[in-house]
Amino acid sequence: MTQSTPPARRHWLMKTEPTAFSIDDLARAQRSTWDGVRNYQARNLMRDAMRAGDRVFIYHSNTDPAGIAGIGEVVAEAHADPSQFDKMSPYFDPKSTPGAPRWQCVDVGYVRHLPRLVTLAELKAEPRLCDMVVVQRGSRLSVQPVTPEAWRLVLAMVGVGVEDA
DNA sequence: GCCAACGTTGGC
DNA sequence: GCCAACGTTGGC
Repeated sequence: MTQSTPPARRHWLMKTEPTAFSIDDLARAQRSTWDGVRNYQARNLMRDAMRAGDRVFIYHSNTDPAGIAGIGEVVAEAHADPSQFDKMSPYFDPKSTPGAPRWQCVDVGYVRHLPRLVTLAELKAEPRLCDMVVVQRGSRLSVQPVTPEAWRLVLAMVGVGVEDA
């Protein structure tokens, strides 16, 4: 009898501008299609590496202070981003067709808020997080992998148990 | 609002 | 395939 272990749950960080879509919005909606990502590296991560059940730090960018606000879960794996076909959408891509969609996205479900925002300044001040993508100078990638160590450490900084995330 | 860093486009 | 110009991101 062959038995396969399920693939380990992976961890990610996804940026969002809270004026457009915040962790509060995600909490209200409970789940959301993560549309509008128009960067090939981020798309490839969503398409090739993100799996249902993976956990995501929801990061508020372009706000003061920026930081990790909460936790989401991948609830649907990559599918064509509907906004690329919507002429009314700011994310409309005239070069994309339903037969050959250029952009993909996942759906993200709400898991929880963190007890408080973990600011970018705090992340930068923690030497053990110096390899996190989000703290790198000029880092713009809006979908990023997070190591298990970094995941645990950030949770520890706000007193959230790994089992509660 | 500024501007450095980055990704994409397009001329050659 | 190079690279200058351009548009965007996102911290500050």
